[in-house]
Amino acid sequence: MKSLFASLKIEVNRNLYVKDPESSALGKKIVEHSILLTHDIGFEHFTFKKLGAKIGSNESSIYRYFENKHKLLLYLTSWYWGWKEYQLVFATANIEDPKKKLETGIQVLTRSVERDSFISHIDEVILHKVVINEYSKSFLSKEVDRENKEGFFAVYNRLAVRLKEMVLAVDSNYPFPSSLASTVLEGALHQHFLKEHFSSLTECNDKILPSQFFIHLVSSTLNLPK
Amino acid sequence: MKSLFASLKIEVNRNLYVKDPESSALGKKIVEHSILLTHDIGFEHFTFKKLGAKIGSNESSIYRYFENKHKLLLYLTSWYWGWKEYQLVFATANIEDPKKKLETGIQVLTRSVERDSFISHIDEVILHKVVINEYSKSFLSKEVDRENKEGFFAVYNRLAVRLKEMVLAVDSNYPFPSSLASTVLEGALHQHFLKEHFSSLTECNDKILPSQFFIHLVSSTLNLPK
DNA sequence: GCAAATATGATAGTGTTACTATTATATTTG
DNA sequence: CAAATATAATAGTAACACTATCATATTTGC
Repeated sequence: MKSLFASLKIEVNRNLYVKDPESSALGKKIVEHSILLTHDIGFEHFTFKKLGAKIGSNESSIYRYFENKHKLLLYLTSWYWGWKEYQLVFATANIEDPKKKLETGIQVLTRSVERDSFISHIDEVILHKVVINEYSKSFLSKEVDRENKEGFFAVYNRLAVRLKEMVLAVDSNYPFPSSLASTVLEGALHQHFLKEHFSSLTECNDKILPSQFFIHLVSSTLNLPK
Repeated sequence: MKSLFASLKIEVNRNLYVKDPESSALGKKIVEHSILLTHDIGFEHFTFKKLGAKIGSNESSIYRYFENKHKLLLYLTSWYWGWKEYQLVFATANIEDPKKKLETGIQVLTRSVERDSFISHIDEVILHKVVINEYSKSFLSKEVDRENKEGFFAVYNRLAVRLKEMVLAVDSNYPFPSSLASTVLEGALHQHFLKEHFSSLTECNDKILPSQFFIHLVSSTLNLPK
């Protein structure tokens, strides 16, 4: 796995950063440790000053890569969804049967990141946890429409459309393909959150995975072709 | 409707406030206008100082009712879910048929608040919009486990259990009743958000309601009894 | 009706956050 | 090796999230 992805660069909207963090050692360190620090203390308590201290750098240097921590969060989550999109396309590429393809897609998009897949400097296991806890905050804001117009959520939108297409390939008459796709994407993050913090509100745990719930849910709601 | 609810007091965890805002005119004004101001500028931009200016009062006076704006948000959302719970119990009280009961329950919990139902000082239409945009922020924090232990999410938890019970009443063998209930509750807020800001990710709009999607989803995933 | 208690308002102050600007010092590159 | 570029250090500002204190209303109990 590692070697396959090793040379892959996930594309992120250029307006999310001032200077491409992939272009320097400091940039990579910023990205790497912003994930770890956010995971440690939460996005609310995360500041550029603390991050600077963590990586032995200065606040002002971080501002040369990212305008503010909101943009940094958008960068991290875009990267995550871009990575997921890559996994999705890769995992479903050669599957003919629409139902098998959809199931595989849901599996990829709802599973927890277990393997230490670690592309270069980014720890995807931790990033997944950060996305579970923080992704909603990136769009639940008054600036969402402007930012969406600027393409800051383009990767996520595209991913949702891909999943929707897989749904339609199984049942072209299903009346809510987009809603079902967005429910699976967002719902998966939510179920992962619940299993950590509100275990009474979900059956999901280490044995019963969110993927099982969502595959069951989607399969039963679609009319399967003969 | 109004007269029915007029004397109802929604119970909210006492540790969410320093002084009960229902106990004074100022307290009610704080609650009333915190909803309106949060709706106007978003929770991130909301401050006690701005709220004070809005209601012709002082920042320091607001602190005598709420420790901080996070607790105020928890208060508002607890109130909202308490109000929803009341509606749920009321609307499903005399329904015998489990399927009908479940459908009605989902309807109540996923519909948008349209009527100007206005209990005393609280505008529920606006509060619903606030909950759609801000509820996730109340639990996506590092303090969630401690706060959950303190019972700050008790109303929501109870509501999810009620919905789960309705699911089990229809199909006692369904393997994911809690996950389904939490998916409906959280998913409904999400679909309402999407229809305002990411219309391409949902079929829901003014004609096709989130309720229709979720009733269809739940009905098809459960094995209905003969 | 008045004193005491309580609620509210006004002001000031503290430490932190979220930056911006400037200057100095490394490091890289042509 | 000089010039360009990147990073670090420092300082400064306005807003935020409070806390504390004191003054002034308003309510209440006798």
